[in-house]
Amino acid sequence: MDATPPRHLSPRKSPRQQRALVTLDAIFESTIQVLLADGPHRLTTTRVAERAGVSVGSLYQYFPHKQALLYALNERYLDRLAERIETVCEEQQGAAAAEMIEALVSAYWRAKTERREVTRALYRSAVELDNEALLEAFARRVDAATAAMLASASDGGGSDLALVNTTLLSVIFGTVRNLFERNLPEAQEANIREQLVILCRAYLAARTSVPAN
Amino acid sequence: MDATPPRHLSPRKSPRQQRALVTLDAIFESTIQVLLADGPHRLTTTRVAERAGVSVGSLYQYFPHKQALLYALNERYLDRLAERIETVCEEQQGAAAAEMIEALVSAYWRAKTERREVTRALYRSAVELDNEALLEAFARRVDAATAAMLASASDGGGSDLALVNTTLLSVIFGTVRNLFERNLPEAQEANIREQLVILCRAYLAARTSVPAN
Amino acid sequence: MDATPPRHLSPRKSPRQQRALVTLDAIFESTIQVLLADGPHRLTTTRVAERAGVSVGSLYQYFPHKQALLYALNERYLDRLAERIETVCEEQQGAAAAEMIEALVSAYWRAKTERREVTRALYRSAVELDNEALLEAFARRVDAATAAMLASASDGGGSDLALVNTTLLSVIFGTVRNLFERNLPEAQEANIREQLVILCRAYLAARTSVPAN
Amino acid sequence: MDATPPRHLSPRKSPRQQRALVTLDAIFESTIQVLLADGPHRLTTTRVAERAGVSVGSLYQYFPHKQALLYALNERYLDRLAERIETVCEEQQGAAAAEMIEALVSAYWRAKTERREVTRALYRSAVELDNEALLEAFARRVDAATAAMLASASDGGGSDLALVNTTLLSVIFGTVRNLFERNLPEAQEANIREQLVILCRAYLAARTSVPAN
DNA sequence: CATGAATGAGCTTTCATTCAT
DNA sequence: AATGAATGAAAGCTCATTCAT
Repeated sequence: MDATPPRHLSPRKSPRQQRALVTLDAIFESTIQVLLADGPHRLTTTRVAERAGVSVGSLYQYFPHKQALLYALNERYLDRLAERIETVCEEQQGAAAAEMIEALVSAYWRAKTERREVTRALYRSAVELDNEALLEAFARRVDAATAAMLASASDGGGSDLALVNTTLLSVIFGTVRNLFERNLPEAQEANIREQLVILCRAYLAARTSVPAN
Repeated sequence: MDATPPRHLSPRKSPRQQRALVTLDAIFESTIQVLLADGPHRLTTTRVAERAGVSVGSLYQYFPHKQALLYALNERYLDRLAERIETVCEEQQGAAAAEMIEALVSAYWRAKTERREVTRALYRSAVELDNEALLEAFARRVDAATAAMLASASDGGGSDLALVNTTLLSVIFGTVRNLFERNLPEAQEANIREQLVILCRAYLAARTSVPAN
Repeated sequence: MDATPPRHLSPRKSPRQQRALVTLDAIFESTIQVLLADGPHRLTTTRVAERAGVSVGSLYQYFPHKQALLYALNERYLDRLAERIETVCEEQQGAAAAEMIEALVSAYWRAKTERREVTRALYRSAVELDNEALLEAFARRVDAATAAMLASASDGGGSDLALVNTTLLSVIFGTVRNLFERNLPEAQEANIREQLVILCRAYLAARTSVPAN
Repeated sequence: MDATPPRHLSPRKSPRQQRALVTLDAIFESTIQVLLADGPHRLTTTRVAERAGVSVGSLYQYFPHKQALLYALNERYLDRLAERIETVCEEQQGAAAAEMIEALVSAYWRAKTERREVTRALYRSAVELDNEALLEAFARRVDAATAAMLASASDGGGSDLALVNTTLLSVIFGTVRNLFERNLPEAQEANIREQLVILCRAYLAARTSVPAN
């Protein structure tokens, strides 16, 4: 994330050597694995280190404490997620708004469901964390990307684009999370995902045709 | 909730004496207070008991373990929330769909924001918990209520009402949660809340005018 | 037992009424049941009371504390055991020594194995207890009974009857306990029991024929 | 013992560093001390650690739980005991049976009475434990050693040596335990110990002269 | 530097016992 | 007398973190 993390949550050292980078990756992956296998309250630094194939001591070379590890993990995850969304947004420059919506929902959904359990694990890991700042930075970054995309829509954007854009993001992100929390049969889930696109399009259409709200 | 809780999460005994009822209420309220003041990972049974003005032992008379306490708290909360929604749904019987939406969003929003911090606390407490069953029961109950309401709409409901209904709920609940996670300025939050209504109405309208989807 | 129990271990009141006697019996039986079902470290006063169909409060009417309950239980058990041995000893007055041995081992064995699990439970319950005095009183009582029996043997007793008698008791009681601790196949257990009789007889015979040791 | 302990009772890790070995030894010795000083139901992990001069945490580095500690302690004790008996048995190869008996009883008695209170403590600790398997392994090991010894007796062994052997062990072990449970005056105890040898010899003699049982 | 043994505060849970009703 | 809710000391055990090796 571009949000500079609060001082006390920063990783201890930025790894400059190759070996360090590999270790760091191993730690992150191990964290996710432990989260998946043991749940968030069984997530211990010892277990993470063990699974990563390093000693606890080493783990503490990279992160001053557990919170910093989780923070960094979330940061990394959100960073990649934001990147993917930005890419889609750039690809959709100048397309029709309806297609943009489909592309956006599609990309977000895919990113979240590719490794469903990982997503779930990260949702959960976040609770132990004061990650509001992280989420806010993510939101702003995505907001900017989608706003630029929508502004370039071939069929215009209507008035108050900023509000519409932010609303759409809240709706999409919120709905997807809601679907994650219920364990609906796959078919029904797919149906709702489809409806989500219809719904966003209907909203956009309504806003475009009645610019004055 | 009407979903009987899993065996291991059931409360230990239902209080029959007056003082027991008082104790139980004190424990629930105290749990919320501790959740608010100290956050979910500082929530200890000792602290809860202390703040409730009872001994730990008493807490364990009513709940076999910490999880059961949190489970019961969520159950209670969701129960009351469902009740409120059901009431609104009954009041709106026969109204216009657009008004129904406004009433529904309004009621849900009010319920969640009356005691913002409590809501936030409960969202967080839920993570330590296997409350999928609880949420599912809640969802089904609300689903039934809103489905009945929408079916009675004076301006008809279009086809595939069940899917539309479930989608609306996921969107509304999800969006509200998303707003809770970001800490937007109040004005912006209010704006988005308003857009949410517009969006749902647009969706409904789109679905009604194109019955065959 | 005739050993007056240490002051602090005495039951609180000697029940004079019929009802009280029934309750007391229920408590004792319940104690054994809990011991069997849950093991000695799951034996709680609450559980005992519950299973006996009385309230904890009532249990404490009869016993000033848990130890007293266990003490009384062991006392009762040893009392009955001693009684049975005494009966056998009286019946064997004047018989041949070899038959006495058989009768003694037989009676003791039967008493212990009639309700194997109960025996085991009581062996275990004793550990929480300072029951040396109880055991000593039991030993003395049995010692007296068997000594009198052996003295009346039709084929004489040899010299140093007291020592021989005490030795026999230690050997018999000890061996039986040992068999209880190992879980030998029944057939083998029966064989050893049989050998025990042979062994005691051989000892007696040796002592009788070589009076001066 | 050579019987691999049940999974849940295995020690957590075998110490590889020197200081770890010291810690482990301190814990074992401390356990015995606490057992002696406070009795088995005052034996707490905290107390053991404290007396060993280490933290509770350290104790739990080596043992997954209290039971495992007690199990390991008993295992160690029985292991050493078995070793001593095996040594004696080897030394007695080819001797006269009567001397074997004396040597066996003597060795066992010495091992048990060298540190009487420790023996008593271990007898008691065992009750909180599911150590049947341990005892069985010990019994089998000793059984093999004494059987081999007896088979080599210069004066022959009679028929059914296996049964005779097992019987002797049950009698010796059981009787010694019984003596431990009563608190007889030392002189009397010594006398009975002596009788025990006589008794075992008489049994052996009887069995040898009547080979067909 | 990496290691992993050691730490100990702090958590959850139990249970003998009391005492207001 | 009988009840059982309440008590709270004390137990077993965990885990983030440190630091001697």
